[in-house]
Amino acid sequence: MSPAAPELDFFQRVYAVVRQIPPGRVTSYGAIARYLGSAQSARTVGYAMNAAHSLPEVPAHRVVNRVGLLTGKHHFGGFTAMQQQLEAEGIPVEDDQIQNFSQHFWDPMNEL
DNA sequence: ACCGTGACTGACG
DNA sequence: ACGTCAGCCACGG
Repeated sequence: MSPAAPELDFFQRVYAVVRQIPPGRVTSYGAIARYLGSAQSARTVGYAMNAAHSLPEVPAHRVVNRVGLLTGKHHFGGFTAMQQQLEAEGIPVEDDQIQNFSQHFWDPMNEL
């Protein structure tokens, strides 16, 4: 399987990676961008998540910014939906900040 | 084909 | 340690 297959649209490549994030783990926009070979496309990764709403298989709640802050929660219908989904997987969140972030971090560069 | 937009990031003061 | 600034890049109009 080639998640970074260049023949696929950038968004599709992003989704391919996000789908492989294990439950209870999280990663960052930048980490995904770097894995796809476009380290400076972190913003575009977030843009892709925005369009991923129609794709139920894409666990967008497992993608946060580099310090573990839930910067994308405003795009989750409610303002607590993202946090609740994370805590449901055993990831403690306090004031939009994932606790023990490095401990839950999942780097596609190392794991894939 | 050009321009504005954004769920980011690293550097700087 | 914390707020601010400026690059970056893919998408849609």
